[in-house]
Amino acid sequence: MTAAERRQREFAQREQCLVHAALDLAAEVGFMGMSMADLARHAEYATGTLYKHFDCKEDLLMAMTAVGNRTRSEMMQRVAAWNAPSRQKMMAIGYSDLLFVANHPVHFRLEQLATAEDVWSRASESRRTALLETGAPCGAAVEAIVDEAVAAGDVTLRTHRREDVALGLWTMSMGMHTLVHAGGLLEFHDISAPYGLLARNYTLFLNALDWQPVVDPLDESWRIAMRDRLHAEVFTDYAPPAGAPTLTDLEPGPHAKNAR
Amino acid sequence: MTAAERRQREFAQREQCLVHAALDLAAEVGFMGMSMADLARHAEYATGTLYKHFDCKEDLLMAMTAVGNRTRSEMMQRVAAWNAPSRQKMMAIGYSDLLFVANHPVHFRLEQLATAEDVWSRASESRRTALLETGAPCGAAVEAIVDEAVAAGDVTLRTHRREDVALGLWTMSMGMHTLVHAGGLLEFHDISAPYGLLARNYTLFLNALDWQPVVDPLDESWRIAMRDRLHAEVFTDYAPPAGAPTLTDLEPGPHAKNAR
DNA sequence: GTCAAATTGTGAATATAGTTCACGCCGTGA
DNA sequence: TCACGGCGTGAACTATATTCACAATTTGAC
Repeated sequence: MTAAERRQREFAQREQCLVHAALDLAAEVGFMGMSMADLARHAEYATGTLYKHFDCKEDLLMAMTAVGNRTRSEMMQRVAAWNAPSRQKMMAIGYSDLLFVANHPVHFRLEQLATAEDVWSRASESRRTALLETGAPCGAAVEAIVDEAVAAGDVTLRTHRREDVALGLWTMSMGMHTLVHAGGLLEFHDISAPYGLLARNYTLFLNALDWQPVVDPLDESWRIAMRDRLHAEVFTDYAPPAGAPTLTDLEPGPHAKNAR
Repeated sequence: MTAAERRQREFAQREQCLVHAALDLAAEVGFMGMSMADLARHAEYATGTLYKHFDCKEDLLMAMTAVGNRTRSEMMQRVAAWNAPSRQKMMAIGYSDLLFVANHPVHFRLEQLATAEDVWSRASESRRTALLETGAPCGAAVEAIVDEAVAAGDVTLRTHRREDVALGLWTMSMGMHTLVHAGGLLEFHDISAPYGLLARNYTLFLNALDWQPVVDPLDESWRIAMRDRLHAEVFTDYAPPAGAPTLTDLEPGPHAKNAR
């Protein structure tokens, strides 16, 4: 049954092509602005072929989102494997998330849509769990760092379990991205440099857990040093944001404010 | 020109009817599951009439979301006007948000969809700013509490501006709601009692700002006392969650996990 | 009270896009 | 070489957002 296996492999390969073609298209016109017929044409397949892979458009969205998730997971696993003090590694987790979103601006749009309950519930169970699984390594990476820190005596968990620490940081990042991406919202509330604030909040949170060494939230030099080492030793393939000297520089790029 | 004014008033009234009919429908089938024709039938108007009010379905979504936002704003304004120590008021802000989402389960779904960049960018500028404006009082209420605390000497802002404090709490809540509402995600990551964790994180954050009185995050009795006073004096019209003794009780209700 | 003009509501028609399916092509194994 | 079976196809189907020409209704003047 070698032939059948080959067919199966080719089928999986084609799915990758389709998903990447979809990502290309979505980068231009957004997921909602992209039709299945458009995608079929773009990928040079028939519309019916799409439905051999994805039961519905929402299933396609899950698959598209999974691609970005895998990249993010890979980045965080690199951070977890980094040889550095636990506190630096933990901050690097937050930084890597920012770096990821900055370098893959399309992904967050998709993720946001995918996790919106109304959309999420329209996707098939299997696609949803597949997506969840791509995110699991992120959690695992963070939890590994927590364990390491506990073992090293850098922190003693009183109020939080390992998962709770990961989730605490996750909510801050997720919430901030959400608000940043609602174009005009931050300007309306007179907020600038949201990601600089996020960095300070990460610091505050870790300080509150009494994670050693405690860092002054206003001391940007600590974060700059961490970032530079990180780019030198881990993210050599990602250019550090040019010019600006602080974490604050990873600010949101221009995004659709007046579309329509 | 009295007649014209009356027409205008009636027009605005009808818009309210339409929006509320839409909210009714969305509560049953979700926003994506609801068609404009469905809504027209449900509201007993012609489909064309809907488009006299809303340029597109996304504009309708903004209007629907605004309704919930106004309720939330009103709740937070009540908290701001509450006669209590600043730290209790600040925790009450977080609690009121939970209470709001628990009592208006439809709203968060809509809000999530509305603020998703892909949807947000499809709505008209005017509807978007109208929506932003309904959220402004929330920010104002929080900032008023911060100012009051500074004036009372309960906190000294070193690292954060007033807006930053509000935003910090906002991101935590927003992020947590988002993750809670992606059905299956928390179970997958082995998290239970997410809102209990949120309460602890609020406490940690305020402690990190050195907001007096500093509270032990594990001390639930403090939060229970706050909650009971709040229900007795401010949210007399909202039943306190029955049974369970902690903030943890405001856990997510059952939501669509296996829809389709 | 009546009438012409203007404004507003209507729902059938249009356009678009997600989804399905009967058909025919092509690789497969004999 | 050929019959078979699975797979890709794209035209057809269905659903739904959006528009528009027309009908109904209101308006303000005579």
